[in-house]
Amino acid sequence: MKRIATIEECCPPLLSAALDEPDAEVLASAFKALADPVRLRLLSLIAAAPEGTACSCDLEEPVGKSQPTVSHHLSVLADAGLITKVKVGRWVNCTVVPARLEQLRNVLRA
Amino acid sequence: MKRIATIEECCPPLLSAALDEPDAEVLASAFKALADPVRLRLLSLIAAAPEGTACSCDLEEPVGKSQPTVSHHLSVLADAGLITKVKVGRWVNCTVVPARLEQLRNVLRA
DNA sequence: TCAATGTATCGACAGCTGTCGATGGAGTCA
DNA sequence: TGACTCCATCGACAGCTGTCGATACATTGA
Repeated sequence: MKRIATIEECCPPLLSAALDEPDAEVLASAFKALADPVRLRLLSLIAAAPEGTACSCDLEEPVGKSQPTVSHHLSVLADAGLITKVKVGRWVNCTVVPARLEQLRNVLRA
Repeated sequence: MKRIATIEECCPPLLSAALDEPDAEVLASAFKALADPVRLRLLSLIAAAPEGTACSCDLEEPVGKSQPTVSHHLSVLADAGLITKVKVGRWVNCTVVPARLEQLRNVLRA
């Protein structure tokens, strides 16, 4: 659970001006979270779940990965601010953060 | 110079429905091209250049990487369809493809 | 033709990353 | 308390990736 890279504070649209190195690092780490097929499927599965929230245990079978692997990917998504993880009783509820996707969309704006 | 992944033919907005594995692979490879700070800087440098076009040789110094490394990254960007490379005489003109960024934006649409 | 220049490719290497089994912690329920 | 379940972490390993020096190719211009 590291800090969330603060894209909204750093990065103008990609094509509007030359990025400096620190901004490029922050942006790249955000896109890294989206650069894996398993994580993309997890994102869409969570979004498609009832109320946009899914339990981690219900995601292992659809993506066909082991429990540690799913846990790892969910942590990456959470660190990137793309989902939130809320512990409820003995399981964890994952919810997508649409605002975060919107921030990334703005960076790609022409 | 591999083929360009055809996002426009495959991928609905990420949050609209569960992605199947092949679509997730194509999408992930597209975001992989954006998941490196050097490549992001190259993209913005090219976009900021006069007429939106830059020679490869003018990019090495700003990003502070060797010629083979810059060549490698430019190939990755071109394979992802994010830039075009046109050989003119003894150098290569690189130009961003805004439509490609727009496609990726649509995938991130909420 | 020959030298100079811009690119691409090759080989190599370190570092990162995705993956899993094993293990341990935390919470629930009887 | 004790059994059970969900989850995170650890250790390990293979594969990918970014990087560079060396080299080869292609184009230009003398």
